[in-house]
Amino acid sequence: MTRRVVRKPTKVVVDLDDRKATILKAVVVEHIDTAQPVGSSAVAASADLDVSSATVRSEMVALEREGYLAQPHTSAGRIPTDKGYRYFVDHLQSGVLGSVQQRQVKDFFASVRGEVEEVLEQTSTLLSQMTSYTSVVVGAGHAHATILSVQLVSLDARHHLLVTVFSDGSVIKHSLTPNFEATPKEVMEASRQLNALLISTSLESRVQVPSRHDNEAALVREAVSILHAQQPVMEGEQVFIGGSSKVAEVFDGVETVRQVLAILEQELLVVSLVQDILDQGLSVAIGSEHGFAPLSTCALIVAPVTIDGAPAGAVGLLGPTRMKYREAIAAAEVVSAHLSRHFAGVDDRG
Amino acid sequence: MTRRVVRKPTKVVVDLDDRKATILKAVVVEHIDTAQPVGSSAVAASADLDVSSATVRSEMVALEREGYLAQPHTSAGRIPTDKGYRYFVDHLQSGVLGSVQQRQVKDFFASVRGEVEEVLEQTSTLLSQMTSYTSVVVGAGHAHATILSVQLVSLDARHHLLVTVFSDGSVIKHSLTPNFEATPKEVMEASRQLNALLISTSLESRVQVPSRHDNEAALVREAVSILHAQQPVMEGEQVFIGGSSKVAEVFDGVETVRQVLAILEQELLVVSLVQDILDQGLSVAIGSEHGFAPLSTCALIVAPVTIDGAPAGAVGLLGPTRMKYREAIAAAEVVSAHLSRHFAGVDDRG
DNA sequence: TATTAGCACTCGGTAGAATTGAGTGCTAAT
DNA sequence: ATTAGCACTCAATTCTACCGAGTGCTAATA
Repeated sequence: MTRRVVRKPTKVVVDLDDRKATILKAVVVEHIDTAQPVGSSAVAASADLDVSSATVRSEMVALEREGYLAQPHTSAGRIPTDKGYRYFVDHLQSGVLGSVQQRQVKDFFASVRGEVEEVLEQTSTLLSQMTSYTSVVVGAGHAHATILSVQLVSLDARHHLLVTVFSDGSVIKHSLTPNFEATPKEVMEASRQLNALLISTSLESRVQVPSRHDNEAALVREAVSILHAQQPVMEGEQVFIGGSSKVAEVFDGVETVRQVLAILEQELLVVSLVQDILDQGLSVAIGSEHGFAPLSTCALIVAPVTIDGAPAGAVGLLGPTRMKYREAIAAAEVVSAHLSRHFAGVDDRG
Repeated sequence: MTRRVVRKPTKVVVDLDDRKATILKAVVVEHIDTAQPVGSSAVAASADLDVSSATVRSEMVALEREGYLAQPHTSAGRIPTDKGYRYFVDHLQSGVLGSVQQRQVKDFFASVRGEVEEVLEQTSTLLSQMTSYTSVVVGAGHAHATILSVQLVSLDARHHLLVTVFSDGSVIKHSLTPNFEATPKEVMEASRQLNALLISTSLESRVQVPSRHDNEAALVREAVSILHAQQPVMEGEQVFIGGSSKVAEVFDGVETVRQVLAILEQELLVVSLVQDILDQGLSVAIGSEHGFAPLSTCALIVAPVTIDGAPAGAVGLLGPTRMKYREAIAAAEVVSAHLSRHFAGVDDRG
């Protein structure tokens, strides 16, 4: 349940004094709740602060100067900047999940059945329903998995299917359409050779292919080259996006909605975004922190999924910068933890 | 390129006289273009009509009485009703696709490569880009396909993977986790038996399973029961939805957008909707014609995909009732035809 | 009889003006 | 250092007037 929090390296973040922090927190909390600019009197009324609104005001001026708050226009309240949210997320919020939701997750993972893909997909739906944000579940590719079995199956003399089973339980198929006709016997023989050649290698390792001129050898060569042509990293990444309709709920402005949806359609982009954030050790990327302009009004929460310590994917939540960080982060963490355990459980139960 | 058009059976549709038809057409065309109510003078100005706006008005009153047009409020122009659109689609529009787009489709199918799933997915994107509507591509399930190969692969003593290859080129996997440990030898033997048992059967046919008490028999029984537990129709249906961001472009009102997106998330629902419409022989379902209330502001265009005459799926386009029917229908038809040919081509090339 | 010009009428949309009120920044008193 | 007090700002709201697109009706016309 510990969260890795890495401060942006661009500038040393000076901790705010207690009162400023309290005020910032009040503004963030209120603004997340109401989506409105927050005024000094509202903050002053916020119980755990025994000062007048005037004092709050002068503190707000300071907070604005330091870049934590912004004013949409004179004579309006303040709204948090990305930096303000960042400070809030890093210092001002505790992340426990409501017990109802705790139970929901528990029940879900207690009852979930089926193939990995289905579990991931349903997890994605779960996350989205729990939080009312759009969720992203990324399953790692099988670049490092070793091959357990390769099989060549004929559809007809010229169309064959190469079915590869990996040690991580994934199965991929490729069609093989050589420009010659192969007899069932040749196909079987090729299949046998492929097995001998590839079993317990990974997609990254190169193997010696036969250089003979017969049909079997040709089939084997073609199969191997297809397999190794797989994109080393991206390919096989599985992405499940849940609750894209939430985009229309939590973002305002049709144009924003359209833009976010358009981005979600590009799954590769989403994956790389998630990976990027994980690489930086962040659990939350707020506004422009991920360096991707079209999503500058969004916050993206990610939590890694690991199997026996090794990275195996991630779960994420995408919402507006004024999202409910506490619940969302807690949900992402709990779900990712359960997911990790779920797969670990599946694996070591044998 | 002929389109099956079935009139709603609820009422006999009396053909409108020429002038009414022209007026209706003008209203529909104009309203599709501008999204605004259309006034009598605008219609009168519409070239191929040599009457005054007053005449148009009285005709409009008739058209409104007969249910083809509606008035948002007094002193506004008319907008088409679902019935109006239906008449338009059935009688008043010719469906040829622009040559630019013709070429686009041709080029696409000339260059598209890869597995069936990828082709369908990319087709979905193509359709959406061509039309700026959200597209739905449905690949039929493999209920009728026969099994070409079954293979049991061990992950460890208690976790095995059942990989089944079908004659339509699809591959599915199931995990098999018996409550006993099986030796590699037993697994191989079970795999052999499964092949003997299942090859060239379909998922619909029932087979005789061994009743012995050894591990192989147990594995075989479990594998067979898992396979046959597949939902006979739905399962294996593949749905590809392209351009969901278009929803935010073509529908107005955040709430509508949200609703439509929410529906698109339920893929099973979408599939059954498409199937329904195909069953009725419709190519376009307008407004409430499909009997699904939440989509009453939508029109859904579908075109079947066939392989050698047998239904193999469908392509669809989802837009607002005021969508550009001509382009959209033409696009759906051309793409479905190309898709049909594409797969036929793949199949009979051997 | 069908069409049309003319006209009164309707009513949503817009543009301005006035008003409101939440919220600010500043200052002087505590 | 804090705060009460106050003048000031400015988005949002309300109100009003009014414009004009569009209608339905009627009486004149071909």
